[in-house]
Amino acid sequence: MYLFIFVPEFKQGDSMDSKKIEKISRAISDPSRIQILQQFRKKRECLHCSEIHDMLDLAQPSISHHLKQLVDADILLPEKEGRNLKYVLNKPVLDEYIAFLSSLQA
Amino acid sequence: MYLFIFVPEFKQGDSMDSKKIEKISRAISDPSRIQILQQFRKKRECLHCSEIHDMLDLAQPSISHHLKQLVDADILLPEKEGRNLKYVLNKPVLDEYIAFLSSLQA
DNA sequence: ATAATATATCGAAACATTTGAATGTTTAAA
DNA sequence: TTTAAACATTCAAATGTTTCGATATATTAT
Repeated sequence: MYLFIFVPEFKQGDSMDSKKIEKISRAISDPSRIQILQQFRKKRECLHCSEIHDMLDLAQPSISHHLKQLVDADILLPEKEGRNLKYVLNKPVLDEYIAFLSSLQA
Repeated sequence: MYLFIFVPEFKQGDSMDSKKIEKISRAISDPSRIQILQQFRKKRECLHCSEIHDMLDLAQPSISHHLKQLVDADILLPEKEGRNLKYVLNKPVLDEYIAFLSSLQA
């Protein structure tokens, strides 16, 4: 599969800066957060906070913490719906992260 | 700018398990280790331990520690050359990791 | 064998992350 | 406007990570 992606202000040598790569990697480096991300394979559009609470045997503040990591890393985009929250994958950022990884290889 | 990048197919059969995704992500989530990986964009083939020592202002045990993280995560493959060590990128594993990431998106 | 070089391991200090109880904030319904 | 539900923040304990000095191991040259 090939991806034809637009990368704003891509400069040869540094696509995403290292700090952002670090933050994204760290966000993905946790079992609960990986489980959250994997739900997007089943449920393509968005995830509601309550669904995440159902699937992760963790207290509410812990889930809030994990979602914050993913949002701060810009992998998930939060959307308010009244007093509920839903999240969508930030595909451009994921693509940039993938582009960084593939740029390491010849 | 546009990037036309190859994204390996994600197959249900040989998908990486979450533990491995976690380990790889954690290995990448450090500034020094990202710097090591970025050297593969310049120097395509392999990296010698001594070059890493030169570019990372860290004590030798710290560098040894970081390289261990990358090797344990299976991102780098160590090759002994007498009393020296060199490292090559494990491209199949990087591809699997990329495949996992792209499988999250529709 | 001995010395020198390259790398690994141990141990401890400093620092960061994860977790949940308690509590705060925001929004909507009654 | 009181109440309830959804989510965030604070704090502290437990745990994990990073760093380096000291030391160990392995390889090669003398």
